[in-house]
Amino acid sequence: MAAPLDGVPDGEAGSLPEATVVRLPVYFRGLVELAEDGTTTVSSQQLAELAGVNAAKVRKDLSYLGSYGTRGVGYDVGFLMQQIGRILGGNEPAPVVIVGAGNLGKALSRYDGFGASGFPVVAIVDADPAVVGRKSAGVVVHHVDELPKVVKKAGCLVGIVATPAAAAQEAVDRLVAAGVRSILNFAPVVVTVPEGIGLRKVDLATELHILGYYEHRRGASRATG
Amino acid sequence: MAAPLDGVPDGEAGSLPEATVVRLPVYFRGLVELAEDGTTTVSSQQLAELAGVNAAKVRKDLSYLGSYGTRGVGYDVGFLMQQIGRILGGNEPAPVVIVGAGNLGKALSRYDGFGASGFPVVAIVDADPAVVGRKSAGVVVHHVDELPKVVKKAGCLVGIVATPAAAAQEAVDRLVAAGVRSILNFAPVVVTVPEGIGLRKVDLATELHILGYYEHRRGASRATG
DNA sequence: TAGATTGTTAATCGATTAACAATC
DNA sequence: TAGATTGTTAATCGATTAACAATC
Repeated sequence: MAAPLDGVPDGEAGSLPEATVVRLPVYFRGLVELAEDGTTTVSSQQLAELAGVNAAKVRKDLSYLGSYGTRGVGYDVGFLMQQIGRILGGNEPAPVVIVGAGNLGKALSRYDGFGASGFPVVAIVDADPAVVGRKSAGVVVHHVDELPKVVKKAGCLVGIVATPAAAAQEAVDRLVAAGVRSILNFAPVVVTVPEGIGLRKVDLATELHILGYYEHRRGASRATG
Repeated sequence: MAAPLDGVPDGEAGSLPEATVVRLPVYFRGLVELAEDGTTTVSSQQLAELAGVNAAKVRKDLSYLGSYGTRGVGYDVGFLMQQIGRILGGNEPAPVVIVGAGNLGKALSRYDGFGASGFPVVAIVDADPAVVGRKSAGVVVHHVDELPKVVKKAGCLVGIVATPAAAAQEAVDRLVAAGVRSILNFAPVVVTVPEGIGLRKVDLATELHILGYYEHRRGASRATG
């Protein structure tokens, strides 16, 4: 039943409760929003509200990662993003392509710590011709039809889905078709991949606000469930 | 934490474990397939394989509904569909519109017991102009653009999403826009509805094969989570 | 110091599972 | 009867939560 993450030091993320692993991307997304607002500190209560859970659960979950908070103060937003990013992404840098150049996609591409935590954003694609050619955080937006080319050229190992809900499944399908095998879904819908595709499914749960977390890193592929 | 179903006699479905409620539509879909094949009896082991769980779980889940199996034999497919359909649908008949006239949609519309269990299929819509105008189980397929008109005219209270995964979210959005407040999603993806829309969320979980089950019947609306 | 908030404990709860008696 | 399969029990497991000592 345990769902150890590839590329993460054992005895740390390898021993995270499955329910906690499921919530990490939810926290991460909340932290991205806070970072965008320039907020540098967050309490378990605030993060709980952003994630739609209670504060006790947040503290419990974060305690599995380590003692990263400060009593009487809270958690450092940037540091916490790094830690969670590190766990979600593993240690070795994995070039990221973001699908969707809307608000969320742009926020993710702008966030510096994202690259620092092992997710350098090297490409962005979008379906809207109006945004193709624009730059976000120094990266030119390409059309989604060019995804296979973009992925190959930039060596993207991870795809982040930052589309509206209705487009998320197609984004995933396109990423899979382009050979991407690690997908973080930040759209508010749970997506699926064909069985036998070799994606590792870490997370079966969902939330109204978010998510779905599929992970497969350079390793053996196993299916949960 | 309990998720009592509106329109279902208390002390029965009202006391079903949440994890069981989540799996009922999964079993239901498996039973639809069996019924299509003309299979009349199914063992917990067979149903478990169709649903992607283990046999003990199937027996445990079904035991919450009542003692509907026969030792040494198995479960009657049609009868089990009726029981599960009754629990999912409540007691009063709720006219159904099916979105998606593909294999699954047609199978659902054909299944007689569906109407018998309180879900008379009164309308079918599809996005493909090629199938519009055709009949399935005596019901004419309309174009999905006419959904609001169809829903109003036929008094549909329940929408069943039987589209490919990529189209499921839009189907849900259209159903919600058309005023449908009970949605059974049979597409292999979990869909979401805007917060505050008044849909009652019964199920947060998903599976690779299936689904998501949102329910709201003529009652107060509550949000889980 | 006083106030705030974390990190951890321990109790509780719900879900899963194997095993097997019941029984067709 | 013999074989098959259910329905239920009981043990186990993981997740949740409140509470509070630790500590900034």
